[in-house]
Amino acid sequence: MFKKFKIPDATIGRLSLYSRYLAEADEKGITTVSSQNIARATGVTPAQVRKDLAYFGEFGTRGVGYNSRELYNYIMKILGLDKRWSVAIIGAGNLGRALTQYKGFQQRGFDVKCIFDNDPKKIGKKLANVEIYPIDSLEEKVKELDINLGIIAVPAPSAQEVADKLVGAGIKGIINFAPINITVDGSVILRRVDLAAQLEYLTYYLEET
Amino acid sequence: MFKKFKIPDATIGRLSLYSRYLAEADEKGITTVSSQNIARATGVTPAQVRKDLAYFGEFGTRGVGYNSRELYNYIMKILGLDKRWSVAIIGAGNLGRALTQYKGFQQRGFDVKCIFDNDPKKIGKKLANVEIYPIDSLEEKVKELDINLGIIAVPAPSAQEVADKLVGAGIKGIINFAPINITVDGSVILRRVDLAAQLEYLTYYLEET
DNA sequence: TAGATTGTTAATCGATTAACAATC
DNA sequence: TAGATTGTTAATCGATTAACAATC
Repeated sequence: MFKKFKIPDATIGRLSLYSRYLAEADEKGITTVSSQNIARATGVTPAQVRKDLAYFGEFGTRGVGYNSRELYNYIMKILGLDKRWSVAIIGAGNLGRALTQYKGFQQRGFDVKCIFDNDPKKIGKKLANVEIYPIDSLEEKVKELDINLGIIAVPAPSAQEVADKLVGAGIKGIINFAPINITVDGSVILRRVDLAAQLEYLTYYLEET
Repeated sequence: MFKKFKIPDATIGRLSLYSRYLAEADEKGITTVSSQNIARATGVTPAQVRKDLAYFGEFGTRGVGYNSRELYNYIMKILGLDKRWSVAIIGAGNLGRALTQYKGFQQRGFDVKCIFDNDPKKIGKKLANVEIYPIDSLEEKVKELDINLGIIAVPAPSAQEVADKLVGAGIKGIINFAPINITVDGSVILRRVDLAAQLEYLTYYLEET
């Protein structure tokens, strides 16, 4: 796709928000939106909206605005969401189970195809119609089911090992929910989501009271 | 506490990571660590580590490094984690249930004290020993249980309404898991965590292949 | 045409990195 | 003392905001 130069990470996150607003607008029958409309709905500035979009092309009409549906389709294509993706979740604990059942993934084109865990009591069982396999079978299953993305939901001490297995199996994108820094080959996209750290951000600001 | 000027948001997130490494080091009996040790373990640069710490004071000894336990304690205090916090989760769906049971919160000092939902079938039941109350009783229960933080885990269309209720009940810190922009009074700290957007960040980079 | 709104350039702001004096 | 490592300042890099010409 048309990625001009280096795009700020934050831009990608905002595109995701824009797309949700555009879907909503389109559903409501609003065919044209301005950068100001988008900005107000998503909590950014109109200049920011235009700048973010400008990284990828010219999608609007001066003096008029953007066609909701058209811009939605463009953004979804930019984000790679014009097709569905297959996801493996590693770790069938509370978090892994919740992510498997989370409706928000399906809605955006992500299908959780398999779960991996080491607990013999869990293996063979199903969660929301998704089977739990032993971690040993990861490489095999990932290839068999043509998995694109991996979500690490195991405790911190096992996270690096699991990441290595995912990379070994050829997975190119990983989300790590374990609160630890892990490293992967440079060709693999890695993102860490630290849920407790999010709460700590709040307490940092509240702490002085 | 000693917050000199405006601290970058990213610094707060890194402090969280540093603290986990320091706890680990201290447990292993490593009494002294350098900015380089911390940096390597957490995936940042040594200069960044020193800069982050310098916002809050002088915690090290030139030529020597930092005392692991001491620095750990300082950082935990900076993050407001020298005391425990009471959390309410709104929405007893998959995500709300998982967050209630998530061990990572307890470990860092967050106690989920109550859950709120509108589904009569769920009200009165317990999840991991935490009772589910009707959303109507939010204000009352928040005050009764002295809740500090709220986690919004309801669908996007209800998120703003729930946020208003939380603010009305006097809650000062909110995490919003709904994939929508919500607004709150300026005195309330708000943070959005968009799980699907995290996956979209991966697909954005993988999409060109 | 007049009003509206984009796309883009320049100015500003903020965060990271590099370098080094201070000092153990 | 010599080697190591901090704390801090200056330089660099990157992202956001403001302004405005282009144009519907």
